[in-house]
Amino acid sequence: MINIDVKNGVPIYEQIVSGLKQLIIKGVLKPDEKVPSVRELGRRLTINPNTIQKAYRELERQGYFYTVIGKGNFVSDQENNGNVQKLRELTEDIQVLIEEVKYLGVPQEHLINLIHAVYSKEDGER
Amino acid sequence: MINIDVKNGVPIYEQIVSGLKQLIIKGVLKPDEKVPSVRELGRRLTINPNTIQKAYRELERQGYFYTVIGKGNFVSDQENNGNVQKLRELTEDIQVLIEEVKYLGVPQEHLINLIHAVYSKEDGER
Amino acid sequence: MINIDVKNGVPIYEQIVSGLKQLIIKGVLKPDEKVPSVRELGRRLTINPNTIQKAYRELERQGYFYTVIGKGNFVSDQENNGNVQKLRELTEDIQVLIEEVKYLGVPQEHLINLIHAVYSKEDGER
Amino acid sequence: MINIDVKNGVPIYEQIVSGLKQLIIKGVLKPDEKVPSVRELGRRLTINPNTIQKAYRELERQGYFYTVIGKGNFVSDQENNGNVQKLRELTEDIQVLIEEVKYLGVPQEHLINLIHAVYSKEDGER
DNA sequence: GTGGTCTAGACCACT
DNA sequence: GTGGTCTAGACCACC
Repeated sequence: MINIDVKNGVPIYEQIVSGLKQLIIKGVLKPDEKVPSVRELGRRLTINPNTIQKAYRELERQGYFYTVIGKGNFVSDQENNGNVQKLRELTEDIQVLIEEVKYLGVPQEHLINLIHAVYSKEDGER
Repeated sequence: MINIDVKNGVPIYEQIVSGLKQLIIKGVLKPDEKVPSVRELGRRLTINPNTIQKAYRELERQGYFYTVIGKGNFVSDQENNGNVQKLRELTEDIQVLIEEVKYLGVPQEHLINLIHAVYSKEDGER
Repeated sequence: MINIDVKNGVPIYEQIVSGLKQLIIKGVLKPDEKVPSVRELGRRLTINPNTIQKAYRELERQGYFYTVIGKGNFVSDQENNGNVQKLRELTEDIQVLIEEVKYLGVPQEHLINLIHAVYSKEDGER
Repeated sequence: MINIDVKNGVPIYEQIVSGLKQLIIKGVLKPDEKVPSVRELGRRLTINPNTIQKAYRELERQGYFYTVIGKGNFVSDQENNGNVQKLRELTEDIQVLIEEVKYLGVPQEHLINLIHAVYSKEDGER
C-alpha cells in the first residue's frame, strides 16, 4: 500500500503523510472512505502507532482526513474545503521550483509537456 | 537582503540557502560575484557565523557557490554543472505538486499561465 | 576502536571518517550494523559530539552510512551506490601515486605484489 | 606550465607543489635544472610570491628542491635522497586506496593494467 | 581579513 | 535515547 524507506532521512510520519496523500490524489482512496486505524496500519507497516497517529493528525490538519470519534478516520471531500490558503501556498511552491529549473536551463516547453501529461492522465478509478 | 523567520520551524540555515538561491536565480547576485563573508552576514542578520557557514557549504554542495580559502565565497557559473541528477529531482517535485493542485481543482490553463509568466519575466539584468 | 591524533594537523573529523571507513572496508563493521551514537563515540574518544556528527554526515555523503532519525546511524550496503564518480577519482589518485613511486625507483613488480597481497587477504568475515 | 584552479578548494600553494612535482616526475624539469624565482613564477601565475615561497619550502622539505642562497632553487637528483621514509608513506597511501577500490568492487586486473600503463609510458624526455 | 575546525552547552524533533 | 540545529567563543590555515 505505502512504501516506507527508513534509510532516506525523511521522517517516517512525513512519508506516511505523502504516501496517503498520493493514494487520495490518485483516487485509490475515495471521499468518505474509511482509512485503516492507527494500530492496524502500524501493524501492517511495522511502525509504532504513535508515528501513524502523528501522520493522521497532520493529514487532518491539512484537510485530507476527518475524524469521527469512536469510529475512525475518513477521507475528506475536497469540495467544501477552505483550501484557498493551501492553494496559494502550493502555487507559490510550484512557482519557486519553476524559477529554479528555468535558471538551470530547462525550456518552458518541457514544463508545459509535463503539465499536459499530468492532466491527461486519468486518475485510476476516481 | 534576506528575511529570516527564526520561529517558523524551518531551520535558519535552510532559509539562508533558499534566500541566497533566490537572489542568484533572480540575477541579483551574478556569477563570480563575491557574497558577504560568514562573519559579515552573521552580523547583519544577527545570526551565528557557524550557521551561515553551514548554509554556505550547502550552497557549495549544490553547485551555487564556490569557495576560495582566505578570500571568500563566490557565485558559481551554472554552465557546466553536472546537474542532471538535481534536475530530475526538481522535475519530480514539480510533478507531485502539479498532481496535488490538479486534485484540488486547479485548471491546467492556470498552471500554463504561471509558466508563461515566469518565463517571460526578465531576470533583472542577468 | 579508532586512534585519534589531535596534533598531527589532520582534522579530527577526517580521522574519524577514515578510521570508520577502514573498519567498514575491513569488514569489522557490516552492512546495516549500527554504529555508536554521536554522543557515545564522543564520550569514548573524549571528543565533542558535534565533531563526530560532522564525520558521520560526511560518511553519509560518501555513501558509507545511512541515518535513521531518532534511531541512529547504520552501515550502508555498497551494492547499488552510484559510485562511478567516486571510483574515477580514487583511480586517478592511485595513478598519481604510482607515477610518484615509479619516479622514486620502485620496480613495478613491487606494486603488483602489493595488489596481490591486498586482494588475497580475506576481509575478516564479510 | 602549471594550471591553478582557485575554485576547487585546494590551497593554492598545494596546487603549486603538486604541479611542480608532476613536472619533475614527468621529466619536464630535470635534476639540477633551475626553477623560476618566486617572484618570476608569482608574476606568471598572478599569485602572491609569498604563496609561491611557501610551496618552494614545502618542495624542499620533501626533497624535490634544493636551494642555493643567492642563486635560486634547483631540482634535486633523486639518487642520494633519504627517501626510505617517504617511500613507506607513499606505499601505505597506495595500499589504503587499493583496499578502498577493492571494497567498491574493482577487479584486481583493472589495477594491474593501470600499473602496466604507467610503467610502459616513457617519461617524455627524462 | 577570509574560511575551516573544534568545544561546550542548550533545545528541539523523531521514534 | 537518537540525530539535527543553533549559539558563543576560540584557535588555526590561507592569502
